Amino acid sequence: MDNEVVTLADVAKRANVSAVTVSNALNGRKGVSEATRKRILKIAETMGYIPNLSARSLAGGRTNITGVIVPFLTQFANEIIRGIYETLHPAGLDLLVYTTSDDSQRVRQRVGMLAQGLADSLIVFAPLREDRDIIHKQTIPTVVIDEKTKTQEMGLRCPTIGSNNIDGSKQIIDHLIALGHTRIALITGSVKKFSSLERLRGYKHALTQAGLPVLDALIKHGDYNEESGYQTARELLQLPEPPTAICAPNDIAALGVYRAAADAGLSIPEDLSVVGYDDIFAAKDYTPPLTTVSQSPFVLGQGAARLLLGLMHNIEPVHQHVTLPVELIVRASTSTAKTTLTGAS
Amino acid sequence: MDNEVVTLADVAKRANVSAVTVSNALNGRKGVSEATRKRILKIAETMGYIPNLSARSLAGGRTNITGVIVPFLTQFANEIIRGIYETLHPAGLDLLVYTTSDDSQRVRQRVGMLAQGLADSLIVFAPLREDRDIIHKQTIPTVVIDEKTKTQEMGLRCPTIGSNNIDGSKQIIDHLIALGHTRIALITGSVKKFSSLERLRGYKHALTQAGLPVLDALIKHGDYNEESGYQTARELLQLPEPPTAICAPNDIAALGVYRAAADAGLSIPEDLSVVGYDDIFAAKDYTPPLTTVSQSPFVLGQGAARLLLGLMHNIEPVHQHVTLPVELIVRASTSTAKTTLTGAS
DNA sequence: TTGTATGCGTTATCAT
DNA sequence: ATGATAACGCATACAA
Repeated sequence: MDNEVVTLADVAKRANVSAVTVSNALNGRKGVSEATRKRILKIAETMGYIPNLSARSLAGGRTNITGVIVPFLTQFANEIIRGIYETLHPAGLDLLVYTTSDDSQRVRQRVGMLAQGLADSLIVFAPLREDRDIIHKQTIPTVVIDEKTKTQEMGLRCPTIGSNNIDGSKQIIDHLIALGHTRIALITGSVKKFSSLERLRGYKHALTQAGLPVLDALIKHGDYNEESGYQTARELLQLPEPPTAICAPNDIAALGVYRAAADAGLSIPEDLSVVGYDDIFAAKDYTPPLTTVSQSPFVLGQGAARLLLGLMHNIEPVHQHVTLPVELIVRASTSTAKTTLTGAS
Repeated sequence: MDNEVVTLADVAKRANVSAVTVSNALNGRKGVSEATRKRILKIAETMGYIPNLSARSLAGGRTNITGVIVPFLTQFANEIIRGIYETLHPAGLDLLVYTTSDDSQRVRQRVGMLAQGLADSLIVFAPLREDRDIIHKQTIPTVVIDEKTKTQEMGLRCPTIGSNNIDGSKQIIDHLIALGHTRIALITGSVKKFSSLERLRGYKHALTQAGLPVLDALIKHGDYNEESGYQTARELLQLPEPPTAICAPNDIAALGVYRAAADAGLSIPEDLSVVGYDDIFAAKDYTPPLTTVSQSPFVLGQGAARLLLGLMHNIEPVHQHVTLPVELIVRASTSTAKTTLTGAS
């Protein structure tokens, strides 16, 4: 039957040569006469030979697989992957996508698995800070997305790419300040992430620069989902002196803030301004449409892939870190601050 | 250094047992006393052992990887993948996503690669008709998305899942007929795809049922991109008796139809009604917003994954084919047909 | 230019 | 309950 798997040896036997010669011929290595190469190619073709990736990998060969590690398959991550794919695919590289759920142990496991031969290059998105070591220790070409590192520090050596979180955060705060807000709350993302720290930095910087105090009570650590946005916003709105504006860690969490505001009988943006992050597709369809920061995940992915190709081809020194610009998208969820504000009952 | 890769043998030596025992212990196979198992687990943990997937695969073990084959990483495909992922991930399965560009040879190649051990199950999306044979011949659990097959036919044995293309197409035509259209053009997708044939069938059926003639001149074979939509629509609009409505194979191609209409000085929907397919995020933001058929790719992915899990667990006979319902979304790109219509100059 | 021998890390088979 | 041995299919190093 035709369910038989054809191996190098099979082709070799049929061609009256050794398996090595077949391997060399098929992989375009030198040491094979043009005549035999063509003959072998044809035979392999007709026999339906397909290389066994596992075997090739185990024997130390290339798999042409790029491992992609992402915490969650969100829409944002999907766009990044598309960007990576569009760039890597023409180069003949396939993607092996692993998700890790912000679980350090899982990250280490997956990175290890991939690096043991299954993949011969790696792109990691939004790693936890604690996973820096393992990632930057890889010997296969590796690029990290979203992390901004000082070269040489801690022996970090993978190129990194990210969008300008500090500036994104700063633009948000500047915008709110311009609208007259002085009590601006920030819900951070996971404190284990670089992006969260950077945005916090931008927040503080913008406030300080405007001569406004940085109030610890207005800084809450949250997460990237709706529920977290809701809970955190609730707490903020119950403060004796609640904020007049709340910045969520992403657009999903901003939805939770919307809900908390509704619960408290506050309308957006009259009583409370809300800002998100990412500018996901749905953000413009929120009620009211969400003011947010747009960072293009597709471009991020493309950039990462280009860095990787540079690494793999060992071209001249690759940029150690690329920062992409972000853009503040002002919509209807922010407006001038009320001059007088009484706490939610 | 810690860059050393730890293998089964390393763990075995450290634990004073054989590699086999370590393997058995780690994989929860029986034949290991509880005491030694715990001891081995701890040692493997501290040594940072990570199994080598390639080796495992080569030796005939499970990889817990589900191969996903999709022609292109479109937004639609991404949503399918998310659906698959959300269902398979809790089951401990990871995804290896391969794209194949509607290239039959590539499909065969990738399917073969995966089935040779790298993956131990398979989900194929929107295969070409000519690739039926290879796909349905797989010995590992395999599910096909978008193809509706008669069981037993041609020895097809993989469960399949798809949305109701015939009905989707029929709903479109019925809608247009109700608006008074009689000259309704259809741009089909690739004739190599099952979905195209099914939609064509729905189109013909709806027309016939309404007592309208099926005109070959109004049926054009196209592709899924904007340019194809543009070119095909151009041809249609240059007919001596042009259609009053055009159905595109998807929402992207519909954009091309919009452009062709603009070129011809026709406004939508006054002079020409246009219908898309898929209801991608952007469709509601087209000018005018696009009437289209919504099929949930996420649900499609979920369904496929569930079928797969059923296969893998060898539970009772799995449904051979699942058909998901579709929904016509009426927006502003369709309206009543003009009673008199003169060809575009 | 071609072939032989060896090993990659794991699992299955068959012992003990 | 545990271990020795032989595969799996390929690539590398070295020999002819």
